[in-house]
Amino acid sequence: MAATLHDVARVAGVSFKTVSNVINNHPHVRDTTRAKVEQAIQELGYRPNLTARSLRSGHTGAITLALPQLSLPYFAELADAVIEAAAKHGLVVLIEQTGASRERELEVMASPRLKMSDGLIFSPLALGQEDVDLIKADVPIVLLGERISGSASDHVTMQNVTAARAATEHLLDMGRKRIAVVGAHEGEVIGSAGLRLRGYREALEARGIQYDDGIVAYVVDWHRSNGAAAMHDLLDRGATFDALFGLNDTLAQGAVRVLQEAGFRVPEDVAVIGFDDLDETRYSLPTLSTVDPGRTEIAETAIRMLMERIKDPTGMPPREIETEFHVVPRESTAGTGPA
Amino acid sequence: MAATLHDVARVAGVSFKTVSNVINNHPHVRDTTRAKVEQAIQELGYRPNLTARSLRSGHTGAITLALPQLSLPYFAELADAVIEAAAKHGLVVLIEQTGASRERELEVMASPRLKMSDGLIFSPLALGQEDVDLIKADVPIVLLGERISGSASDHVTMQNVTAARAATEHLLDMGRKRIAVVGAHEGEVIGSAGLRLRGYREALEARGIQYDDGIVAYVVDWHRSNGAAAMHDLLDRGATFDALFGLNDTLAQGAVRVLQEAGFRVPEDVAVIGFDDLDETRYSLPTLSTVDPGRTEIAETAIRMLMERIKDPTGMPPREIETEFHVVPRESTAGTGPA
DNA sequence: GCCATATTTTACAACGTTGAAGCAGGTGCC
DNA sequence: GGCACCTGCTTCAACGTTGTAAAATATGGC
Repeated sequence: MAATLHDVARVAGVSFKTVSNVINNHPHVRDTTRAKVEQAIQELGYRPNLTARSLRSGHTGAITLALPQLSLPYFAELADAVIEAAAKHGLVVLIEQTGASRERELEVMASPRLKMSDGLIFSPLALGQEDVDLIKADVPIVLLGERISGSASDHVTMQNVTAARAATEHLLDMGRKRIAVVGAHEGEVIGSAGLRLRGYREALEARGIQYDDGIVAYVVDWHRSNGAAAMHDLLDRGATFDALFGLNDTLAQGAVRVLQEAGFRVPEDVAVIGFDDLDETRYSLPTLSTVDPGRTEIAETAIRMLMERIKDPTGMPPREIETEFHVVPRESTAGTGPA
Repeated sequence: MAATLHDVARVAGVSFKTVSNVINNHPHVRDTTRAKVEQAIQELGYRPNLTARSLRSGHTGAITLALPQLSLPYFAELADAVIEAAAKHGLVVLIEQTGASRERELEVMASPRLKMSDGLIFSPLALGQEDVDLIKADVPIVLLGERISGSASDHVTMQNVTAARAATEHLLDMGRKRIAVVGAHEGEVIGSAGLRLRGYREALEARGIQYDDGIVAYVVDWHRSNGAAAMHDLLDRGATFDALFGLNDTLAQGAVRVLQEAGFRVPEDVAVIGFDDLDETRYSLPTLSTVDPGRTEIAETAIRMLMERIKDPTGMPPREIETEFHVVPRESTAGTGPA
């Protein structure tokens, strides 16, 4: 068995509490004693038992990250960012996949194993605004995404409307007039799809361009295949357009593939912009213009808020923070400017 | 504060140990007592404190998965598979990113927080065969990948040589004669790159085709940009070939992009196969033929072995298991058969 | 050299749980 | 009717740690 404080104490010839004091850098430990204890720690290869420490102290040094699925690139990159941000503060990350199932999302908040961590960073995909009152758990929560706002928890979100508007304006600035959209969600107002579509409409409106539902393709999920299907749909119904706004990168990639198969050149015939700045958009053919929603900032802000909340669970009212975004122009919108 | 066994016991009018017995489905609890206790549990919203349970029982119900980085699609999909496999057994997964740094990889095994879990599934990328004796920790380890074998830990690996041979044979079966390779590692014998190159050579040899180092491109990392650079390199030195084996999908994707830019048609001019069966290879243009290395099986086998080892840490000698693979033909090698 | 005070170390009690062991009371067997 | 044995519950100790408070030792002033 692994060595305990008692074992170290016996070897060092002191009480086990003194060993504890050495480990926790208490003042009032004589140098000679400290040396003796450290020697014994070395000798036995002592490592503190974090479970016992957790039980005693009431916190674990871990946080839970709940997201739909790691094989979706957006969430993989989000998880990467969260783990890195957490590591900077000495926290480990425990991952729960919800598969975007409502049941699993509720279960994550209710599960006793959530208490194996000190807090939850939660990116729901099935729960919506109507579930706002169900967002609660035994630990502090920081909510990510746009599906639910005004909950009792802190919330980090991207500037969907403004960023989508900027993406659309980027296409307009390139001289494009008929901008198709893939990825809208039927009737949605408050989720990412609804908000990004709103940004799109605002951009059009500001330039005096009429919104045309005929070049907006609706989907259910935001996977590549949905982007491809939506583009098929647009082409099948004879839609004409000179630009495309994919409401996320994955949709845009699926749509680009179909465009190219159908003989359209990107960006010459159709300029395309996505949303998310996935790593892979840097390597596709053509490279995909996109919007960097500030993923690192999202992760770091979420960790910071969660830590503050863990330290002082009831101190402040719920906060809502929006991160900075950047339009990232690449080949898929290149050289198509009016000048 | 959250309710404890004692609180429930007080409400139910029994001893706290009886509550514990109810929760753990001990026999010898009268139905009426059980009902009373369950009522009290409901009433108080009692949830067991897993930290205390862990301390007492000596196991946590979590496992650690250590991998280079989640933003690399291969590892994201691996993590997805491991989390799903773990969930089937009621285990949570705690993720450590090593960034493929030797120091971090060693640190993961030495860190006291590894003991917040019952075992480690470890996919090293910096440590190599020379470090075989450093593979040890306070918990059982299951090693993934090809970099280290013959350690004291259980090991799950894919059939790199045989699978790479099958991939190469697939290209040969399509009538291709000059098969370029991107992704070789200088001087490597035992890692994924070395093994897959060996499979490639075996396939050539079996058909009496001379190995030509002039159409093998060496790289340092296995990212898309390396695949692109390697293909640039091949083209620059005037290499001629009618097929390409990317030692993983990401490399193949980077190379395909460069090929297409250079005016080559895939698969007409160059047939391409990758390795890994990443989800996204289903959606690229053209869709990428590849080798499915049995990711789900890897994850499930790793979890199973780890659980066996947790239950009986010293029972059996280290085991080494190879998973089944499948060649997945898609558009990038389509219609190029001899018939 | 002694008291007051500051420093260093110790003993004890938690944290919430489970396993071991024990104690009533009832049942079955001869 | 007495003994063994179940059933149903309880008490106690332990898992390895940290906080509190008290005890032991050292330091300083006179």
